[in-house]
Amino acid sequence: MVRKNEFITVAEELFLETGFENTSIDDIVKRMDVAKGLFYHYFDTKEDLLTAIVERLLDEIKSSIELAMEKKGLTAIERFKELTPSNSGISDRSKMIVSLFHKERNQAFHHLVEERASEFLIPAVERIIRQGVDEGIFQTKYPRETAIAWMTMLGSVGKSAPNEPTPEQLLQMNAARLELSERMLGAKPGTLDELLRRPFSGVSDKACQR
Amino acid sequence: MVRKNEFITVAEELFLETGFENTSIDDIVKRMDVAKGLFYHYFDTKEDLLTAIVERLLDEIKSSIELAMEKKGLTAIERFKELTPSNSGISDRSKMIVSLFHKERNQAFHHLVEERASEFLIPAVERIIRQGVDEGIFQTKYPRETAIAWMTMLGSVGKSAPNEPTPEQLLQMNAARLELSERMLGAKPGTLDELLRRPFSGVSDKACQR
Amino acid sequence: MVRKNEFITVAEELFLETGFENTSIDDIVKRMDVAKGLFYHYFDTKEDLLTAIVERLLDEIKSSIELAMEKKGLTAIERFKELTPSNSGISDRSKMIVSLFHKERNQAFHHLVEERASEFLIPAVERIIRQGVDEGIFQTKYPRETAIAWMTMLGSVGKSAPNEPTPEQLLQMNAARLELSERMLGAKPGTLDELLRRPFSGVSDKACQR
Amino acid sequence: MVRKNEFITVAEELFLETGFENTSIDDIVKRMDVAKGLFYHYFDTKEDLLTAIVERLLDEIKSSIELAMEKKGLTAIERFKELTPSNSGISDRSKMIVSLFHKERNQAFHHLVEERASEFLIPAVERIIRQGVDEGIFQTKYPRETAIAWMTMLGSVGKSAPNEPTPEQLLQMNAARLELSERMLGAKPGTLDELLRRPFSGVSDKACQR
DNA sequence: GATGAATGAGAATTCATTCAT
DNA sequence: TATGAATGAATTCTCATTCAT
Repeated sequence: MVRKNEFITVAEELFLETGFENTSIDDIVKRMDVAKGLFYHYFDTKEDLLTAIVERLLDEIKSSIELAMEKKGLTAIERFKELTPSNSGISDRSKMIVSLFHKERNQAFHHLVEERASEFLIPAVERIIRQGVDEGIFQTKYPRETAIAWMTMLGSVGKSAPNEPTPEQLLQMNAARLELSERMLGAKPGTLDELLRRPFSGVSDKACQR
Repeated sequence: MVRKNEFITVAEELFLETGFENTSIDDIVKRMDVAKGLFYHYFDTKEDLLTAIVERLLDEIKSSIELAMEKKGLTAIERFKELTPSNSGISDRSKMIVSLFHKERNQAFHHLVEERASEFLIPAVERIIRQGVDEGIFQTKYPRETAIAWMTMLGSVGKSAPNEPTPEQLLQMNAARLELSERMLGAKPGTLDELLRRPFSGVSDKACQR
Repeated sequence: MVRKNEFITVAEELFLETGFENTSIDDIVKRMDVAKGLFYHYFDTKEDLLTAIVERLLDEIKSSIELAMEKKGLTAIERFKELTPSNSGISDRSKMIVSLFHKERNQAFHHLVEERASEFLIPAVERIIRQGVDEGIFQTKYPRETAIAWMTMLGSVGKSAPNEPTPEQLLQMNAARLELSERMLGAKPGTLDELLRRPFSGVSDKACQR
Repeated sequence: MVRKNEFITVAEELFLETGFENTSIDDIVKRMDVAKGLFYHYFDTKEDLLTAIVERLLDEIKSSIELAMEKKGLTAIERFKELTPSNSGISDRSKMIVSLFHKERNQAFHHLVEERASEFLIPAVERIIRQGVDEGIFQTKYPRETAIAWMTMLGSVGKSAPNEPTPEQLLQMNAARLELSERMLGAKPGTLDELLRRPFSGVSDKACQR
């Protein structure tokens, strides 16, 4: 089981680096320094491995989301902060899920994850938006659509800057994200200040550049 | 030249259907019913073909964008309508470029197009936003970031509905797009009504479903 | 390792028979009756195989030359005899190296071997010539040039006779080789009698005919 | 006919540069800037072209050799000088024949030429050696074998020096060639001085280096 | 659990050659 | 003479997968 997980970990790295199609079983076993046969001891096909990666990733996201959503007595803003990777117990690796949302590097992987992750993340965001509407800090008639559009926006803004953005450009980008977030969620200016001070940044900016 | 274009057309179809990596030269020549050698009469490598596809696509987009941007005396809203595929003379095929913006089905293709298309589309959108700000109908301090975030949003909202959306869901989606657009651009409610009545829809919804 | 060596052996045969360019991987695996993939299990490219052949060949030559050169107390003539394939422990296959010296059947192979073999063989011959000069049986001011010219001559003379030489022609050739050798090395007539009685003959004549 | 000859000239260049196998018909027509079809208007196959090159080359050598051999009243030494490319009317291009003798760059070409050139060159050299023996300046019992060995030696000595030989090395090489030549032909020291002062050098040294 | 030899289908690419115009 | 589109077999190389040990 520990060995199987090692395969998943290494393959995840490689798939992310090079893409699913461009990573061969040979690449994987070479990096692990084991024989090729061992791979087929644990997995039936290459596709099978992809599924396993996604499954594990989703489990992590799912449970960390559930953890954040189950906490009692949080405001919508606090709950968002709870969802934010750096605050939540979400593992470092699965932070990448958000970045994957905008990674065009590889088909199969991205496709699968995006499809499945929406099942958890988007509904959670949608629920928090509804909560915020109830609390009166957000205002929108379309929480579902806003959820997905907002998540997407957070990633896309990072693409407006060059690969090596200057500090000023980073500030500008964050300010834009803040303004756009408040507008999309229908929040009063300043409401999201604290949430987006350095919001999703470790993730979205560096990761989304490429 | 006509034959070379046929290659580009057929390959574009196949790459979009199956992805670049999953389409073999054999697939292409089989669909065209020519010998494999003919492919290499016109192209040096498979990569070369991809470049040719993108080049042709970009030419179409570029010229249709230029056409729309050069018209005199248009308001920002009118200019957006001019950019809209259904209104402009842009060919049906190159409408797909917008959808490609959010198509993660295939790396190389998407990557190339996105990178290059941004050179034309995003700056054009940014310019129109600035014009709108000058005209007083839009209001934002971040036209650049808003341009990219807005374009992205238009595509992403389509993912909130299932593959075969009901008429009600389509209406809902459009309404959400309208509200989000007005908010992002800082426009008064109703301002974009006419623009987004059925706007970009042929493109983003069907095309983005996959 | 045994299988890899089998590849080297079979490829060596085929390359010598047909030439490097005219031998396909298919030819090799067909003669070995294995799958094509196995070839690439052991070698990265066809070029890689060529290198391996040459490497193995050179190792054999090198060690057999070193063996001959390290023996103590031999006269120059004795040392030449020691170098002679038929006398030394040099494997049958690598005898061909001398013949390769004049085999123009194929570029890459010949080129590589010639270039690398000179590093060992020519210097050894040069050293022995110098020793012979010291011993007073040879006489030349140009041991280096004589070494290479002599080696070349031994091979080239074989080409003076037709493909299927009569015994008389063989005798004539050997006599010519003897006279020319003694003249080139500056040795008294008869000095090399014993050395060239049947000298290098198995190699140069048959092998050089083609 | 002029066009056909152009093909032969260009192909000869390319075959010498890159080798027969590594030169494609495409390479040839591209350098001539004509259509591929034209090639097949003049030649049946690629092999056919090779034959034509060799034929033309041999015709040139043959006639220039015949010219040199038919002259009346020359001594052996004078006749050798007549054979020497720089002295004889042999065309610049066909000088290369001598160098080809030691060019390992390409199989088929070299093979063909060597085989056929021997028919003319070696017998001519042999005849001159016999004449020299009659004149008493040479002395050998094996004119035939000496002819081929001598021609080969002249080329091989060039390989004793590095690719960019110093003037001293060139002098040394020439001195070695002189000594070896006199010994092989059984000539008194100094006899060949004039002949080999700068003998075959333009050809053998530069050309044989590679 | 673990090894790595072995398979074989299929991919991209090359190239001599044909042929209608 | 001359063009260049078209062919298709051959070639190198890749890689997921199997299997005996």
